[in-house]
Amino acid sequence: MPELAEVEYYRKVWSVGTGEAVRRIRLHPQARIFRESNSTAIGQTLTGKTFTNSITHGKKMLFRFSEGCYLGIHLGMSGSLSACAKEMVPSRHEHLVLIMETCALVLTDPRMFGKVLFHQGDAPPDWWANLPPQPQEADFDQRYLNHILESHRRQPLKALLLNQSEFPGIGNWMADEILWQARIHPATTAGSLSPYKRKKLFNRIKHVCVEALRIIGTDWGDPPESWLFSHRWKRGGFCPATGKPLAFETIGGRTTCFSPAIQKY
DNA sequence: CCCCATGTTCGACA
DNA sequence: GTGTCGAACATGGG
Repeated sequence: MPELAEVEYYRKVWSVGTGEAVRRIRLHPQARIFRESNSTAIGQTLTGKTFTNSITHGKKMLFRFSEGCYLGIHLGMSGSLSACAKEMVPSRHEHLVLIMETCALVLTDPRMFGKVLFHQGDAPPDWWANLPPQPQEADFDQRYLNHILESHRRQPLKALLLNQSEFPGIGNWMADEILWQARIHPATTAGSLSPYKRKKLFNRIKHVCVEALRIIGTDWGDPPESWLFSHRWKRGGFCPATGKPLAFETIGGRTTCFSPAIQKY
């Protein structure tokens, strides 16, 4: 499910527990989401610590606790975060639950493609260091984008936009939305864009990221009908710009929705 | 039964 | 090194 805006939304969902201590932890020790961490140690170490704040980077979240404890979460394909009454009883897919003073913070993930990391120490964790510029931030500028395009010049743009090292947080629907708004065919190779199209691509990356964060990232609102977003989910949809049928093809290994009449190479 | 899914990684291959 | 492809992970929905 989650791309950068949904991730930001879920981060805020857990912020109702800010300033509270972890009273106890319930988790499924064998759940696949703990494959790169020690679930038992998480339960033992995090109990009693106070939740101080959180940040996101791309599709990753970092939750900070007292005494140098850091909980990293990636939601994978089907993960989500929620908050509920602290008397809750975890169901089958609620693999990690932090019972706080006034609420319970819950990580649900049916498919378990997500993952949980944990770190305690004076320095921040290695897995939260040397992170690339995020597309919605000011240090991600036209020059930086041009550099990315040049260094992957033979890649189809759809595949490149899904590369988390270069475009952290952009996922399948955002990549399609950006290319549709920029009127660029998703199979266009990165190195073949004219200066005009590079500028247009940059402009649409910023627009889609910033607007998605504003609309979805705050209270899970729906993007405007003028976006591809609401027309792309089922086959047989129509392009909101032309009224013509949308096309679906596998590009960069993922189902890609685009409007052939207006997205040219 | 079939196919599809907002993600990532890995091995095989050209 | 580049890039592509399919499979794998595990579960649910249509």
